Amino acid sequence: MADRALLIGELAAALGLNPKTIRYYEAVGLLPEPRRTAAGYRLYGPADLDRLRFIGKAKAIGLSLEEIGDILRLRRGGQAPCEHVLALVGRKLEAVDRQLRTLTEFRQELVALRRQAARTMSAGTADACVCGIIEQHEPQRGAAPLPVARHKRSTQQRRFAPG
Amino acid sequence: MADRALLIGELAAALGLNPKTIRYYEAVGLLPEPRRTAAGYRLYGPADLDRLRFIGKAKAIGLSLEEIGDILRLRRGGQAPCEHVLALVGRKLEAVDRQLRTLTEFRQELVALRRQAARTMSAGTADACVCGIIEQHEPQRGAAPLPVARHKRSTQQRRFAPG
DNA sequence: CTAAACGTTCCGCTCGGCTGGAATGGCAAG
DNA sequence: CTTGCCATTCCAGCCGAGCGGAACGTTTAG
Repeated sequence: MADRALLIGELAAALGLNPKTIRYYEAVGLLPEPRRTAAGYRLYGPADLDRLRFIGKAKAIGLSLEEIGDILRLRRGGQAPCEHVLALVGRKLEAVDRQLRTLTEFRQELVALRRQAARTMSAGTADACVCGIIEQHEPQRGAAPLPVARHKRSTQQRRFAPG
Repeated sequence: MADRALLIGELAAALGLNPKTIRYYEAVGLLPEPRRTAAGYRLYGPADLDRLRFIGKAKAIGLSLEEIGDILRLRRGGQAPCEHVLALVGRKLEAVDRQLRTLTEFRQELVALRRQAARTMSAGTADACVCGIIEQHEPQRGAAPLPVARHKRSTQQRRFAPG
């Protein structure tokens, strides 16, 4: 029967999250306070799954948790959403559209680059590599960092000895 | 003739950066150690301007400083640049494709959200704007550039009292 | 000569977004 | 009953990308 209610660990596992992350989202207001068992264990349902998935997407396009919160409150806020939040969504839409365009262009350039690189490498002159691609991209603020392959390693070695 | 060499403050000003940021970039290896005056002041030339502009663009398309560093080192690193960069580009390409899909989905959701919001508003309760975040909206000084309102304020209200 | 306005290093802080750990409690199986 | 894993809270720290300030040196204008 208890097919519906998940403990925090199960919910986390279902989405590949750390349970801590879920509590954190609750603490900063991205998730409503959940039901609890008699013992105080958090209980989650499908709505929470949805919500977390939404959050995931929003994060993936570079919204901050705060902005995501604004949007979520709009989504769930039964009353009239205030102008402000509506404006936020509007701006986000624009931003997303800009980013879609930029990303599409960028993709083209990556593909071209890869093709060219392959040729260059087999041709011997491995020189004018990557940098053309990036060089013609205007800095477009508000277009978000792609949260890509954040591989963890790499002890940044700042605090080096100067020469 | 001394048109070419800039002090750190001038360089920073020319690019709208904080001098500290430039030193920081140097510290983490994005900029080479610059020439110095007898007194130890850093001296920069057009190459540094270029490099910083490059960094700016790369950031704008979502690369981390670390990744930018990789590319930069390979660019200047003499021979056989590409294998490594090629891998980087490959990963970026995948990332961009994922990103494009996510963005497209997300756009749909935003549109839906806005439509729903519009309906709610015209449905009568258009009066009570209960959303609470209005009051912390600062009267925009100066025409902000495009950036999508990263508003900083937001009194951290975590550490709330539980129900 | 002095004061302002730079520069230098180093140290520490912020801020967002987690993540770990300690101390404690719940519950089911052996 | 004990073992073991889950949960709870709270406090603490890390990472990335910087910024602010102290303490000190340099350059230049009046």
